[in-house]
Amino acid sequence: MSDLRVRFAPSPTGFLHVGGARTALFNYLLARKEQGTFVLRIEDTDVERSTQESVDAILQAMDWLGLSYDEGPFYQSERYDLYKGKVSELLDQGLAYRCYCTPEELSAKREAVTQSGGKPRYDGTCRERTDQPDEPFVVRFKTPQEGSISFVDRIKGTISVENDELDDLIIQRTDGNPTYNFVVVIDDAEMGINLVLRGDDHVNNTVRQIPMYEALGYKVPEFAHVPMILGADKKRLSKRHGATSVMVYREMGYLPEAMVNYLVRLGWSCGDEEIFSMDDLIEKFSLDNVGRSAGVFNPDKLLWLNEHYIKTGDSQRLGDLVTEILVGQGVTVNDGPDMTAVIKTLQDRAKTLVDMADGARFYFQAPSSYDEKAAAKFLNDEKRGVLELLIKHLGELTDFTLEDVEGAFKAIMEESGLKLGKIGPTVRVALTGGTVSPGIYDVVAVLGKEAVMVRLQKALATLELVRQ
RNA sequence: GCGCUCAUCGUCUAGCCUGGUCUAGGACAUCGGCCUUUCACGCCGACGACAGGGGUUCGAAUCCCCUUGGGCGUACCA
Repeated sequence: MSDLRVRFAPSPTGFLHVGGARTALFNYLLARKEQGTFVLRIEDTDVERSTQESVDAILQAMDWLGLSYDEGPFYQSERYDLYKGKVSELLDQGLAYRCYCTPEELSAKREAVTQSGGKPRYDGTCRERTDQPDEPFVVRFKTPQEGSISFVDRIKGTISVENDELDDLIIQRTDGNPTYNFVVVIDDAEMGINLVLRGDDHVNNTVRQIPMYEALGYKVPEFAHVPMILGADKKRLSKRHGATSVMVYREMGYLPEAMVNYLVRLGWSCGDEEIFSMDDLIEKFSLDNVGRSAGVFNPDKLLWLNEHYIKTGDSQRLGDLVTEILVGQGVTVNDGPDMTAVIKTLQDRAKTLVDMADGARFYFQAPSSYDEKAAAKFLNDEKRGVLELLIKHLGELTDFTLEDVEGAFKAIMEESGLKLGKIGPTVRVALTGGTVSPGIYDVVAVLGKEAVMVRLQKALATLELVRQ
């Protein structure tokens, strides 16, 4: 057990997106690797936008990814007393002050300053004010005006900003609610977080937060800022780039291990290795190999990884997952062939679980109609003999193992003088309704004698019908 | 605009810190071939990058500077 304490602190204003998931993953990995503690904190100080649904969605997504936490979830909305106390503390010590400027005045000033080419910072109007009129006010933190602030980022190295670039941050709103930059400091400190590992977009906040740690008498933690994830156009990843919610990927038939593997490799590497299990990662992950530049989210590679994990995954587990999808689509699975056997015929040719479900459906539902083109080509009158032969030879089998099936096909080929290429497609259409399926011997063997005979007979009957 | 920051194949990256072993390696994608009863898988191969310009050095992808480009921030959002 080390004393490393990290945290993931999402704000519940939507689902867990891939960027947040990666941040959570990095934190989780580090905590597990160092046998430290992973804290989950919900940053819901924005009452307007925070929802319980979002909290649930985030929790669910973390669970799906396998990112378990050791403490929390803590809700900032339940810690307002703590924050209020800290505000008074700073006020009493003269490290913060009441500001009576209205939002309108502020934005007007900001606009004016921007127009004239200046920096849009708070001008300090109320900084030295001593009266306390009975008017709405916010509380601002007195940011040091001289010198500069720098810190050593574990990923980016030394970062330094002149204090005159900073202005006095609002730490408490007119309505009495504290703001993000303030509570994050208090919480990270009070929760004993000693490494703040978060997104790149917080680098600028860090230099604002450090003086607050100091003012509050807290020890400044270490920081590590992971680069952003961008879309294909190098703009910040958003909905218009396609799915950004990790749970949407689950719905699209992705495996959590594929998502984890993809996310970790976006910005981190370990030599030439591409495939990592969670255990591998816990062993190998390190901040030292995290890159400093933003990365583009590449759905193709995610898909490839998913393909990989489907190919190498446990058939039983995959079967359970596919069953879920099939049942959801109203397909009855119980009285069909063995699901694990079905899955094994599909693992090499599916990219997602949804693909797999699509490919598995015919095993459980006899084709209600045949693909038109396929039927015209492979289920026409010329194929009558082939069908009859199939029915005869397969009907004679007592066992329906892969070997038996193969044997029967061999016999048919000998008797008819036809090659498999002349027989296979017909069987496929008769059995599956289309031209795409796993290997035909597999299909026949897994489908089982009863279903095969029924479907073959039906195909033959269809031929009769057409003939009349 | 200002501040912070980043910069190797289309994309993710190795290499950079500790210059020479880099005619820059791997992966995804793309293209071609092989395999083949369909679709796939698999296998083999091809294409493809050190952003540009200056330095430093015997020698730079690696160190320094400038330029350009990208990202982030600049809220009573987080």
